[in-house]
Amino acid sequence: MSIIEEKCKAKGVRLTEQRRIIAKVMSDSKQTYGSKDHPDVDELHKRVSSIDKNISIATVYRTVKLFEEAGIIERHDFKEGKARYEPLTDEHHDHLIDINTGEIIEFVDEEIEKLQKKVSEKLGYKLVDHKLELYATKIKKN
Amino acid sequence: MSIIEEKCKAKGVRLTEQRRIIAKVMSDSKQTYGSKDHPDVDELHKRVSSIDKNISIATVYRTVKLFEEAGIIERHDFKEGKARYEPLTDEHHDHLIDINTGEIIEFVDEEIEKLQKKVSEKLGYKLVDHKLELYATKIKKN
DNA sequence: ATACTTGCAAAAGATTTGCCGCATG
DNA sequence: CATGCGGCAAATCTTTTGCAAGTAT
Repeated sequence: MSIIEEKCKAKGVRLTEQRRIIAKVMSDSKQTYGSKDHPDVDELHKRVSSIDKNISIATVYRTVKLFEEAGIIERHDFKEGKARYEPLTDEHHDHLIDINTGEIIEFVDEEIEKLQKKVSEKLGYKLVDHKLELYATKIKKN
Repeated sequence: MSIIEEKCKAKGVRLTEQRRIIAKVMSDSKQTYGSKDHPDVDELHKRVSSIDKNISIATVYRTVKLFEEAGIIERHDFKEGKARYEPLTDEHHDHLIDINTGEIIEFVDEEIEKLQKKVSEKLGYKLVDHKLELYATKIKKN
């Protein structure tokens, strides 16, 4: 049973054959495709189709939204016009996007995290969520 | 002549009657609607239509993209599925979005800015652009 | 049993584009 | 005058939804 399937159970999300497969595909994402994997719906649909070709893309859309609302996966809207997803881990991280290659690197910086909270409070708000994306180019080594 | 129209001239962006009007509407944005103003294309189209009702929404789309690529205005993709725009100022700022009301507050934090640069360099990248959005709820005062 | 799910195709919403007459530099 | 621009409607792309039939608890 995949990690995401377990989380569904824990959160009382009803499981079906389709959802189990999508859960598995999402769970396998980084293991199979590397830590930079952030598949979009179309890519997910291709992957689940290779397991069960009857799963419609509408179901992928519905399931991915369901998982996201349950706090099981995370949705990203990088500057592309379509959403990308990744399993939600305990350790939060932000993203650096290579604007030449599209490569995505994950990073954490505790100091920045703290400062965000501080800024919010200074403005009279309680921080609920945030998005930090760095768009950058690779430094050439000579 | 509006500020944005001036910038177009400076950058050699060809001007037309429609573009002048859209430039003016964008230039007036914060003065007229407050510092929280970040109109989407539909809203912009309404505003320009009140000046010249023959301007099509396609032209607004084309012009807004043109201005953005020329580095004259800034495009934001908050979590809504449609783009919002604001004039680009010399002083960069980030956004805090009130998830209950949709209100947008602008802020700057030099320390966070510096840290972002540092993080990028540590990863072997040169920071070109970034996006920081804080999603938060207002703290009730008792 | 009964409420929730799914596949399909159609719909919706945002944005882009082809065409052709028209305006700009 | 030549090239680029704008209006219109059609096309595109991503995501959502109505419906009828199937499935999980």
